[in-house]
Amino acid sequence: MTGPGRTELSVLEGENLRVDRPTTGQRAADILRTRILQGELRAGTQFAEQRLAAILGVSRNTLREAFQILIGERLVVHEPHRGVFVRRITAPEVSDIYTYRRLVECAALARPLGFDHLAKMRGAVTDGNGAAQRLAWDEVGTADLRFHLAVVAAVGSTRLDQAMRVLFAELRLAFQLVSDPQVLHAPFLVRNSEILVLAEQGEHEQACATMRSYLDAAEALIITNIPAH
Amino acid sequence: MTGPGRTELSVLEGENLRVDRPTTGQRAADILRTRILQGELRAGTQFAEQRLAAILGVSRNTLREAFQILIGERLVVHEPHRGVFVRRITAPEVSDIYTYRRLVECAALARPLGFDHLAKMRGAVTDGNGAAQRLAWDEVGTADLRFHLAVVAAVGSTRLDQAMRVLFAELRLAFQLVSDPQVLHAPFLVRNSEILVLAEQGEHEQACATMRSYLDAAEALIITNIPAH
DNA sequence: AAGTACGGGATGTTGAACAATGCGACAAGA
DNA sequence: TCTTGTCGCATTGTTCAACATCCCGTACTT
Repeated sequence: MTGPGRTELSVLEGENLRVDRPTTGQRAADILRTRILQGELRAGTQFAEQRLAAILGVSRNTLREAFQILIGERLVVHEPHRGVFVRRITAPEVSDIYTYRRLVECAALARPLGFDHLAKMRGAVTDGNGAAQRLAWDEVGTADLRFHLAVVAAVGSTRLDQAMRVLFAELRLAFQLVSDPQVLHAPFLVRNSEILVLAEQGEHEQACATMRSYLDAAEALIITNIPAH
Repeated sequence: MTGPGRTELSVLEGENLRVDRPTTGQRAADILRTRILQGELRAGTQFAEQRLAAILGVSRNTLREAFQILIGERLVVHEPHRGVFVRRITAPEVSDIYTYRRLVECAALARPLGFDHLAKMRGAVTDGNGAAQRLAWDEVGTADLRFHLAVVAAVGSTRLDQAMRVLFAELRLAFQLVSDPQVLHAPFLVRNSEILVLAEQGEHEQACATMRSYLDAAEALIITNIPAH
């Protein structure tokens, strides 16, 4: 056996190509996460271990593994000897999240963005507008988050990306507090589009400022729409 | 029963005054985390479930709960059907971390800092210099991280604070790759001091630039000192 | 040298058991 | 009526043992 046959696999090497076989606990966490983010499980709902384990067809111990994952993502809270509950987001926590976002997303726009990231941003804006025309406001929300993930991705840190994904998942819990998704997402289509244009033109200062105004408005919108506990 | 006796407890209300009773799994995670960060458990070390459970005096299931926590903090990695291992930090991951830090810490310095945060920063600088005089380089490293945590705390997001704490813990894994802690921490005492002065004087641009140079130098220092895989 | 088959040992997952805790109900007292 | 103490049930916390599944080193075959 001669020639390049042996070492040619090196082209695959650096690529994060590992298969990930989700363990049972992870799959259970996936299922619960999906249901939580879709709003089927309202904030404050308790996860009764015995019943839930029976429903999912796993043992209590495995279900607990799933709980640990969701706890790490702050989607549920664990109260010792009381149980696990769907997280109840409060107004100060929404502010906390948006303070985080302001720092990260404004700083991300302050630097030159690569072409492919601008393309992703544009894709998200396009999808958002399309969904708005179909009055599919939840999809508008999804596209909106995709836009902001694309902004953050331009920084180039996978840890930052993951942190933002978790943060946005937590935010979806807050979105559920606002009854009308149109009120929540419609005002920001234009703003994203503006940010994109400014970023493409290299107007970093302006892009930053627009992003800040976006985030301020979104935070205020959510907080004023949170029903009095 | 009259007077203020009934409602006087309201002064305690908003204060996040909940007692947290760590569960057994959490305490196991605390122990393991401490040992990992102190470098007693070298990168790549496997956590054999049966033996470790016996050593800690907990069951395998409880130990697994501890594992989940450490996995979330990226201090260990889980390979299905193979086991849990102390994380092995690679050069690209160090870059990933410092890319994150550059974004966050530079942006944090770009805004006016409150007096109490400046005080914390000054305290960390003072402690760092004191430890350096005693040639206690590990303490210098601890003070250094405290300094940077204080910078980030000025932003005012608990989620950001926690994200940075996790990031710095991960970074300590990278520190262990550098044999001489003096080489690692000594060069940055001056730089932190400079940043502090600039921040106190409101020289945000300069503070930012100095921070960036700090982070670039630290990243390069670590990466060049990583022994060839 | 490469591939296959086998077996030991580790992890993955389960189910049951018991301990520890939370919580509601009810009773006693001011 | 409001508070406090007591009791018992339901749920969670933790352990244990068993079995399924999988990784990996070894020996065997080609």
